[in-house]
Amino acid sequence: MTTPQLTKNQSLVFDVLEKAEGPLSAYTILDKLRDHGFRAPLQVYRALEKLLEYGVVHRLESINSFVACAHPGDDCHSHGIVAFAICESCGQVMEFHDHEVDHRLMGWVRGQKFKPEKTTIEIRGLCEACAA
Amino acid sequence: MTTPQLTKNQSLVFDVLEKAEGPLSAYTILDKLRDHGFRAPLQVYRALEKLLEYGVVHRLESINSFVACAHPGDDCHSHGIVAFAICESCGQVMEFHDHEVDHRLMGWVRGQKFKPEKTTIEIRGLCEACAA
DNA sequence: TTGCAGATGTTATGTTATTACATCAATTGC
DNA sequence: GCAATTGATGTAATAACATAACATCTGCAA
Ligand SMILES: [Zn+2]
Ligand SMILES: [Zn+2]
Ligand SMILES: [Zn+2]
Ligand SMILES: [Zn+2]
Repeated sequence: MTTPQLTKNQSLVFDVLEKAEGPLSAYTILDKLRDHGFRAPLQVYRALEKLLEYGVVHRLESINSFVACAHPGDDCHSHGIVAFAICESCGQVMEFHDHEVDHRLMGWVRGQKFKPEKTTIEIRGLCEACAA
Repeated sequence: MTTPQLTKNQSLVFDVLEKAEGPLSAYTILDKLRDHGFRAPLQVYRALEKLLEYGVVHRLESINSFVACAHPGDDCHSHGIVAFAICESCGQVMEFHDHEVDHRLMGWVRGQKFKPEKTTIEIRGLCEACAA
């Protein structure tokens, strides 16, 4: 997916996510953008919808939050599964791809005649700093 | 985890999930149990909390729903990662384990000095019947 | 019997996400 | 130019998901 020019709201939301230390909820993003004229959740959700579509932002299902992609420009996203390690203490997120994991999962679903659309892999735990 | 005797509310919630065709949201469970005296969400959430702890129910993070374990008595759960394939059309859920996937993911996080606590793998798509 | 722990009941509130409808701006075809 | 279309935006209301706070009850052990 090639990323088109972002609109004003999309840029604002994306900038907030890029500058953030970790994942943010839609309502946290909303609060950070009130000074820029944001008033309603929908302004955030609509921007996020596009940013997710363009692949520049990921949604973390297990914590209802959003994070800027850590590998911008990496076309792995278009044909591979992304996995996340999320620190439950500091919120830091690590993002990675593994073709072997991808292979195993896709092999299994194919055997079940299941047609995959979207896969979520999220590992919650403690990062090195927080586990110490 | 050995499952202790379930309390009244836990049994009611578990029975609803076992008899269901697919995953249910907490509020759907609540509605199904109003005839049995359930009045508030917390009655459901408290029962679910225990059932999740005992490993007899799983939470599907990507659809905010809960499903009875498809492999009761299988102690794989205590040391392995569970993955789900969720049909977005009919709601059917398939549950499986794969030690190779487990290995790869855990190998990667160990390399990052990340201490994993809970892992979510959920594949949304279409089951064989619905994809036809 | 008293004290405790675990389960339950109830109300209120907090958090996340969507529906419905109006308006605005840029583009296209006439 | 000007209507028609399309995509983006603004706003209010509501739906859906989850937890906090506090009271009560029940079984059991000291
Ligand atoms: Zn990414
Ligand atoms: Zn951390
Ligand atoms: Zn299971
Ligand atoms: Zn199906």
